[in-house]
Parts: sequence; structure tokens; C-alpha cells
Amino acid sequence: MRGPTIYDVATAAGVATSTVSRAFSTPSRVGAATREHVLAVAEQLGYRPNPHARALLSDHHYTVAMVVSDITNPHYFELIRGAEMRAKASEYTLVLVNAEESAHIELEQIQRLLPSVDGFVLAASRLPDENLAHLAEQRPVVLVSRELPGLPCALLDHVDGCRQIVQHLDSLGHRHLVYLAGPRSSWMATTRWSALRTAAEDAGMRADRVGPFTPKVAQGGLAADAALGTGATAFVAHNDLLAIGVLQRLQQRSVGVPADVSVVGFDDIFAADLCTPRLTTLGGAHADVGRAAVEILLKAAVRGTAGGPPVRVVLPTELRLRESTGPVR
Amino acid sequence: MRGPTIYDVATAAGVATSTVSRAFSTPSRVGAATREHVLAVAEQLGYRPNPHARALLSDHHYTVAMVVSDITNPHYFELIRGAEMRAKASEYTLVLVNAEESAHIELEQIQRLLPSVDGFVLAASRLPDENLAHLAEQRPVVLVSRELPGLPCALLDHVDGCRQIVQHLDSLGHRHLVYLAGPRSSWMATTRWSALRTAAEDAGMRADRVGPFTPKVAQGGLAADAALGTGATAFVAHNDLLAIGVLQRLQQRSVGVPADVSVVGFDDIFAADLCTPRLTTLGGAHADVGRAAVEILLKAAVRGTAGGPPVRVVLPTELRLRESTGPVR
DNA sequence: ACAACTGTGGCAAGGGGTTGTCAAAAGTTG
DNA sequence: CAACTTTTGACAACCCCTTGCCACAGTTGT
Repeated sequence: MRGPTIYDVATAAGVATSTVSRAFSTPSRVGAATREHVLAVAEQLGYRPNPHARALLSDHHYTVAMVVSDITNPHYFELIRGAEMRAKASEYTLVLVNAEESAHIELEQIQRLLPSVDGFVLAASRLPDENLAHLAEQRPVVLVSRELPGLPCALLDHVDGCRQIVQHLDSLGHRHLVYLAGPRSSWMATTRWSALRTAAEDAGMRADRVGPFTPKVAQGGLAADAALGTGATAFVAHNDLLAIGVLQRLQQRSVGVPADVSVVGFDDIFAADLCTPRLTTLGGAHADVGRAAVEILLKAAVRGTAGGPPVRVVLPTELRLRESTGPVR
Repeated sequence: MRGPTIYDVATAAGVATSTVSRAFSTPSRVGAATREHVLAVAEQLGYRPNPHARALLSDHHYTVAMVVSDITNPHYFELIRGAEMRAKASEYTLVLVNAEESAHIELEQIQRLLPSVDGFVLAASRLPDENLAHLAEQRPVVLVSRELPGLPCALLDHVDGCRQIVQHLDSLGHRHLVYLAGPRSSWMATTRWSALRTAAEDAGMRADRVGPFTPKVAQGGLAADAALGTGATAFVAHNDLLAIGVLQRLQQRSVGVPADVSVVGFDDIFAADLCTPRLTTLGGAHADVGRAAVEILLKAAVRGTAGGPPVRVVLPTELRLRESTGPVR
């Protein structure tokens, strides 16, 4: 079912198609009376400009794509929500793509969307740097939870967050922590580990690492067992999902939390406040990150690739203290 | 940055543009050798057909829109995930829209996308029947968690689910339940209430209703207080979010669950298995609902509106028994 | 050897808009 | 009232691709 075209409006209004077009896009080039008349006729006919015809000419699509590494992770919901809201606010459409933790799928989907979106928000992209750089030459790209010199990004301040975590653990008397690492291709996993290690070093605390693990509840058992093997008194899991799995395994093995070990997660997903014991976790305004990412992208899409150095939005994190951490035994 | 066009390929290959086009879309209309050659040249140039130019001609967009009434609700994530996967499998793009519980926004967004998508999946649409019917005349529509004679839909079998809930409560000795209702414009709220009432009647159980409530955790306090006022021993909340809020309020008021009252939710969101006490809730394969909805839509988009009566996919529900329900005091 | 096919590939129109160019209409000035 | 400036609107090309129609070359049949 096709709607009325600019021709229909032109005929009905008794003017040329170009006049109709200009009545919408270049009001100054059309007489006020004519313009009113055209607009009225268009309104009455229910005319809506065809976005494809427009895009064909301008290569402007009023659409942004958001690619997430794993849509299954509840943490992304907030991010997606923020992005969706920001896009809608500017009358942009948000296309959602799930990369299923695969660089291959991610790249393929991006290629497919390349000609029909104005830019990409890549959340926790698993793509190698070269691919990202190459992509950025073709369309504006904003990274989320990842950094690459030269590209704009939006993320939470995990370096400071890791410092908060270590400080918190330190104040509880912990002298030995272990990081339950995320996937090898995850930039975040690398960043968190290095930030934790640095902070631990500064505090004179020992820091070990086990993993990598796929950050899902189901992997928590494996991660917990590996972490117990290190003898650490504090477990810092790559994210809340993994942390919750760890909690479950520890309960199964009758290891008290926080009596025997303390557990910390990342993301502060909804469930972190409901599990038992409630999870101490590094939270932040994820929706704002999504919002910021789209915002940067829209600006870039309008201005073109020009402009100064790429924007880098870093939002603060805050440690949400709950019952999964306590003084060392 | 614009990619190579069919003209570039034609020139490079020394053939007419129509030949290039046919080499891709109508292989039988082109000689095998020519075709190979064209394909090779296109590949080498990195040619990708422009989807807009295509859409302009065919009104076929390889895109479906999914509109959810409230993207904040974790329950939708499964649905979105299933829909995204199914769309991707057929090389379709999924556009995500959040209606923010507003029929007005919902309609506006739909209008905006009308010319550029092949169809709509409307999840828990708040739109009045007339709007839906009118929309369905313009584009294929599949409803989720809602029914309207004449339109295809995908949903969980809540009528049977409510029966399971009542049966479960009955077997625990409950003689009086109360339904903590969802929003007035929610078809699901109406359906659940009527199914619960019928099932309760059959079991000789008294059924009350309080509400409506916005189904969020924050509303749980209000809902719990209202429900306590009825004297019922079993609370059936419109969804898990509301149920979790109820649980929190009951704990606050020192009402034992399940010692004093039993609580049941709907959806079986991830958090339902983690809260305290763990929530008995009516679960189902929500991702499969999303998958099915897109599947129906794609079939409709290909076949046109023709075909027999609209498809109606009803997936089974199952009551997940946990600790929030128990024998009546 | 000629007619009748069949398989290929080219031409050109069209899908819905935008926009540079230009002519006609309207308004201004002396 | 002529000469000139400013509005206003029409024409046509272009964005990229698809497709109906036609022409041509090569086959086959008689």
C-alpha cells in the first residue's frame, strides 16, 4: 500500500512538484500563501515524504545502528534503552543488531547496514582495531565500553571504579583479590584487569587473575572453583552475571559470603539487588552512556567527519555497597 | 562516503547496467560466462546494491519494526532477542521502538516508519482496536500479547496458565485470591483477570481484583497494601516486576511469604529466580514468541495480505514453582 | 538456403524526491 | 511608462536500481 506522492500533492494544489518539495524543505523559496496552500493540501491528502527517495539523493537516512556484543546480557538493556530514547528524541530510527559474541557476525552485519544507516554505535565491539579504523573511514562510529585512539567513545570510568573496589576491599582488610576475567577479545576485560592490578599494587595488595570466562551465570561455577584455588579472600567478577553464578556455586560449596570470601561484580544489573546475598557491584548510569553515544553520533553525522579531536565521554561509576562484601575473616 | 554503483560495475565489466542488475537478481536472463565475469568485477570493486534504490522500486525493505509498550520491562528482552535472531536469520533488519506506555507515541512512531518497513510486530500494543485494524490495511501486522479478530498474533497461553495458577493455589488450600491488575489499556490485564476469575469460579474460589497498577517494582507497595485489604491469602500480580515490589513491601510490613500470603507473578524474568523468597511465576518461552511473531510477519510480507485466516500461534506456559507460594495458613 | 526460434544483452522509462537554472510575473524606481 | 530588480514557479537532470520491450546473433528444422 503506497501513500500519496509529491505528484499527487502538486496536482491537487495546482503547482509543480518542485514547489511542493520546496514548500517543505526551503520555505524561503516559496510564497507564503502558496506554501500554506501546499501544506494544507498535503496534510489533507495524508502525504508523507518517502524516506528512501530522500536517502537516495542525500545519503542521509535518519537511522543509526546499535551493535551489541551479546543481547542476552541484561546490562545492555539500559544501554539500548538510553540509545533508543535519544534517537527517538531526534526523530532517528534505531536499528538493533546482536553480534552474538562473534566478530565475524558483527562485521557482516555492519557491512550489510553500511549503505543504509548514518552511523554505528558499537557496544563492546569484538572487532580488531584495523576493522574499526577502516569502518570509521566510511561512516561515523562511536564506541561504547571500548577505546581506540582517533575514535569517539562513551564509557564508564572503570579505572576509577576499580580503584574504588580495591579501596573498599582494602578497608575491609582484604590483602589478596582475584579477578575472574571476561572474554579474551573483550577490551573491557583487559582494562579492568590492568586497572585492578595497578590499584592493588598501590594498596600493596596481591592481585591474581583466573579465566577467561564467558560472562554468564552458567560459567559462575567454573569461575568460583578456579578463584577458590587461588586462596584469595576477595573475588572480583567480570560482570554481575558471572558474579551471581559465583554466588550460587559458593553457596553450593558452603563457602560463606561474605563470611569466607567477598564477591564484587560490575554493571549493577537489576538482579544484583535481589540475589542472596545482595551483590556489591560497580554501577553507573548505563542509560546515559547509551544516550551519550547516540548524541555524539548524531553530531558527527551532521557535521561530517570533520571537527577537532574525537569526543570522549567518560561517566562516573559508583560502587553500590551491599551484602556480598564484608570484613576479611 | 558512497560506494560503487551499478554503473561503475557495468563500465568496468564492459556491459550494460541492466546486465549487471540481472546478473544479481535474474541469473537465468544472463549468460553464465557474462554472469561470472560481472560477479567477479562487482566483488573486486566491493559493490553492494543500494537498498534504498531497491526499496523505491519494490516497496520491499527487508526491515521489520518491533514496537514494545515499555522497553524498561526486562520481560521484553527475551522477546526482542527472539525477534532479532529470527529477523537476522532471514537477513532482515530489526528496528526497535519504545512506545513508553503511550498510545500516542506508539501511533506516531508507527506512522513514521510506515513507508520504510515491511511490517510491524506490536508487543502489548496500547492502541485501540480501530487503529490496529486501520494499520493492518496498510502493512502486515502481528500482535504479541494481544488479540484482535482478523489479525495474526503470537502469545503465551495465559488462559491455561491462569488455570494452572488457580489449580496450584487450590491444591495448597487457598480459597480466596486477589489479582493485582495491570494498566487499564492492557489487553493482557483484561485477559488474565477474566481467565483467573473463570478458573477461580470453577474451583469454587473467591477472586477479587485491585488496581490498576503500572506494573513496575515501585508500584508494588501500593499494590501490596491494596491486596492486603481484601483479606485474600493468595496474591496474583500482573507481572514479576510488580510481584517483586509486592514481596519487598510485604517483608517491610512483616507479612510472611509464603507463611501468611502466597504471591504469584507472570513472565518468569531472570530476577524471579533470585529474589527472596524466590518467586513462583508463570513462565513461557518468550524468545520463541518473538521468533514466531517475526516469522509470521515475514511470511505475510512475502505472500501479501492474502492467504486464509490469520495465523494464531499460542505457545504453552508453565508454572515455575518456587518459594513464594505455600499452603494456606 | 531460408524461416522460425531461442537465448542474450541493451535501451529507456520509472520509482519519489531534490535542486540548479531560467523564464515569467510582480514590484520598484526615476 | 520604460527600465530594472526581485519573487515565484516550472523544467529537467540526477540519485541507483529494476524491468518491459526490442534487436541481434546463433541454432535448429525443413
